[in-house]
Amino acid sequence: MPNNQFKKGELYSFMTGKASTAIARRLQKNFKQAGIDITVEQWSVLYHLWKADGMNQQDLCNATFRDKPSITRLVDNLEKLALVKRNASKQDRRMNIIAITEEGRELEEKCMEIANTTLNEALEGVTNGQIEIAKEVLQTVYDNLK
Amino acid sequence: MPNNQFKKGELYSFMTGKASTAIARRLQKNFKQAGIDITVEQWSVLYHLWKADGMNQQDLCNATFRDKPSITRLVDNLEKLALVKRNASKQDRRMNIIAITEEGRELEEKCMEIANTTLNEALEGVTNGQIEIAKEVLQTVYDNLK
DNA sequence: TTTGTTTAGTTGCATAAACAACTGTATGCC
DNA sequence: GGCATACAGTTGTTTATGCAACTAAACAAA
Repeated sequence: MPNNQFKKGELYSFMTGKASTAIARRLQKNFKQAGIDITVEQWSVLYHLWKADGMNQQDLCNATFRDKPSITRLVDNLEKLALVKRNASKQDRRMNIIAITEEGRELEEKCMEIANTTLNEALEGVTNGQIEIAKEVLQTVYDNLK
Repeated sequence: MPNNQFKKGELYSFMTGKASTAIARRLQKNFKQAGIDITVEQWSVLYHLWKADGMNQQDLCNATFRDKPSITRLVDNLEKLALVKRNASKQDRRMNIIAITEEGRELEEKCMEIANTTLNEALEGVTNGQIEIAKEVLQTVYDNLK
C-alpha cells in the first residue's frame, strides 16, 4: 500500500482544493478587471466549446464535471449573453448541439490571454517539470474517481 | 519565462479544479455511507480544529480559504450539531474561540479514516514522489495567490 | 476624553449548487 | 405495433456561496 505512508495532515491541500479555489477566484477577478463579464463557470464551458464546438449538454457535463441541471443553467445564461446558441440535433431530437456564436468566438483570445496570465501568477516559482507531474497526478485522480 | 512554454489546453485541469472537486464529492459520499452526517465544508473546519483546537473564526478563514460569512455559518451549523462551541475570548471580546466538543472529538478518528480511504481511492496508481511534487505545486500556487 | 481607523464577527440579499422528480425522445425486445 | 427501459434535458426546492453593509470592540493619536 504505497499511499498509506504519507502523513494525513499533509494531504489537506489535496482534499479541500484550496489551490484551485484560489486560482478560480483570481481568474474571476482578472476577468472582471478586464471588463469581461463572465463567471469562471461560464468560462469553463466556453473553454470546452472553443476547443470543440458543437458538443451537447451531456458532453459538457462530462467535460466540466458538473451535473445536468448546472449545465442547463450555465447554457441558459450563456445564451442570454448571446455567447452560445442551442441548436436541436437532427439526428437525435433529445439533444441540443451547443454552438459558439460570433460574439462567443471573439472572447476566446482575450480570455485565454487572461487565463494564461493568471496561471503564470499562480505558478510563479514552479518548474515545468513539476507542473507536468502535478498535471499527471490531477488527471489520475480525476480518472480514478469519475 | 519558464512557465510560458507549456500549452494552454493542457492546463485546464489546474484551473477548474476538477480533481479536487471530484475528491470533495467522493468524500461527501463516503461520509454519508458511513452514517456521518457532515458536509465536506464542515469537515474542513473540524479538520483544522482537530489539529489546533481553540482557533478563532478569522484563523479558520485563513486556514480554510473561506470568507468570514461562510465561516460564521459553518460554525453556526457545527454548533447546532453540538460538534463545536463558541467561547468569547477574555483577552479580546471581539473574538470567538472555537472549541471542539466531546462529540466533535469523537468524530475525529472515524472521519480521518474515511478521509484516508477516499484519498487512497483517488491516488491509486500515483507514487509518493509524484504526490510530494503535486503537493509542493499546490502549496506554491496557494502562497502565490493568497 | 474623543475622534478616527482597524479588526472580529454577523446579517441581508442575490446568485449558484446539489439532488430529486419530471418531460420528451430514442432504443431494444417481444 | 406495443411495451419497458435508457437517455437528454428541464424544473423545483433546499441549501450554500460571495459580496456588501453593518455592529461592536480594540487600538492609536491628539
